[in-house]
Amino acid sequence: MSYHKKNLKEKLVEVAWNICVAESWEKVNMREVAKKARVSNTAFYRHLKNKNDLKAELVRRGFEIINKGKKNLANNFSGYGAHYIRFGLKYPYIYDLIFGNTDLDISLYPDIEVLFDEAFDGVIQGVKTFMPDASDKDVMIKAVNIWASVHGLVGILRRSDLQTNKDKRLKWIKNNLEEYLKMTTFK
Amino acid sequence: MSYHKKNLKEKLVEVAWNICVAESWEKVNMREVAKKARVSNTAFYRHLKNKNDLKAELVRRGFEIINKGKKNLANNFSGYGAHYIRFGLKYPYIYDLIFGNTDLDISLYPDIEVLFDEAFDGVIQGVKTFMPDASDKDVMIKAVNIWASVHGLVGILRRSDLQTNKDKRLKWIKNNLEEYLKMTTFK
DNA sequence: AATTAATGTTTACAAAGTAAACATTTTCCT
DNA sequence: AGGAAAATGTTTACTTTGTAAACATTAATT
Repeated sequence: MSYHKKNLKEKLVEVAWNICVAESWEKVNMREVAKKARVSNTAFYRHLKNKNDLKAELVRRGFEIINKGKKNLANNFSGYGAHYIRFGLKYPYIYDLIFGNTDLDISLYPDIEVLFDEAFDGVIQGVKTFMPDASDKDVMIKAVNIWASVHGLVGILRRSDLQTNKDKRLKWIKNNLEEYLKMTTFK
Repeated sequence: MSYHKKNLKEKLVEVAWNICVAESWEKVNMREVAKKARVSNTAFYRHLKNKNDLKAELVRRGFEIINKGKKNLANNFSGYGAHYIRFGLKYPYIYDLIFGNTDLDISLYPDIEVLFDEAFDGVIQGVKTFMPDASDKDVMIKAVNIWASVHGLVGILRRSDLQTNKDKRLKWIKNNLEEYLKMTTFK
């Protein structure tokens, strides 16, 4: 039992991230996180206020990955959408944390609110590149529609994984994300 | 303390529903539910196996409301969409329960899987009414796209409630759901 | 009426979040 | 360098919550 690890906070968040990715947030508990970080049950509380703050950390990490898709928006907008969808399918439980519930009171974490806005701004920028002359209102409507389509698609595709006899055509969509997006929303 | 209430199960589910609607599932705890039903802490377990079963009951109740929107699909498809969206905005925490997470292991509740399929079938039927000659694949693609758009829109509009300075144009969408839907997805 | 099933209650425990007091290490100031 | 103060870990302990087990009462069945 050596006192004073370096970057214990990082370590704890990392451990929690791994548990959440593999087994969902419900399975993340402080004692287990502490054990895997080889530290006492409550060491955590020297670094974060409470478990909800830990959740916020995972949300921030998730956004880091999501926002990487924003490179090259102008000529690869559907790539951003596909990137977002793949994130949702690869990290479903993180995705749940970010978009799935309202339990995490966002107003407590203003920086996270900013991350949301940044992600959405990516959509707005993308829309403008192929609707350069549209009014702000029309851009907003299209952006909402695209964001909704992409976000909603994640829900459908995820569920199609869970369910047994889901239509095989969903598999086509999943394996041809960009084509599907161009065909439906990105136009 | 009178033994043997009639319909205690109904009562417990009702109480849990009310708590969940008002304060989210996280605030639903067995002792509080029992207290509000004026019954001992564990009476619940004579009627349902565990708390997850209670969650499943709330999901079923939610679907009852959602599926009421399926009347009159042929000539009021956008009404179905608007109904769905209004459900999501009126019962956000129930909506979370249904669509927001994957914690509730659906394969444990086959009847709920059926409810999902029924709701989605409504979309397929609706699409067929205005794309009568489309192939099954195209119908499916359009249906997924519409469902995604509608589902995703709920997420955006809900969040726009939570956040402070959200674009006012979202308010327009919220107050003109059917028009928005016709304009974007239902065409 | 007697047995059995159904349904409530009481008691009790285990898991999990976290507060508080204590211990050790590091930092920083003179 | 020496010692106070801050930072960071640990131990202990309390509370909340889900739920199992044993017991009590009422309802159903024969």
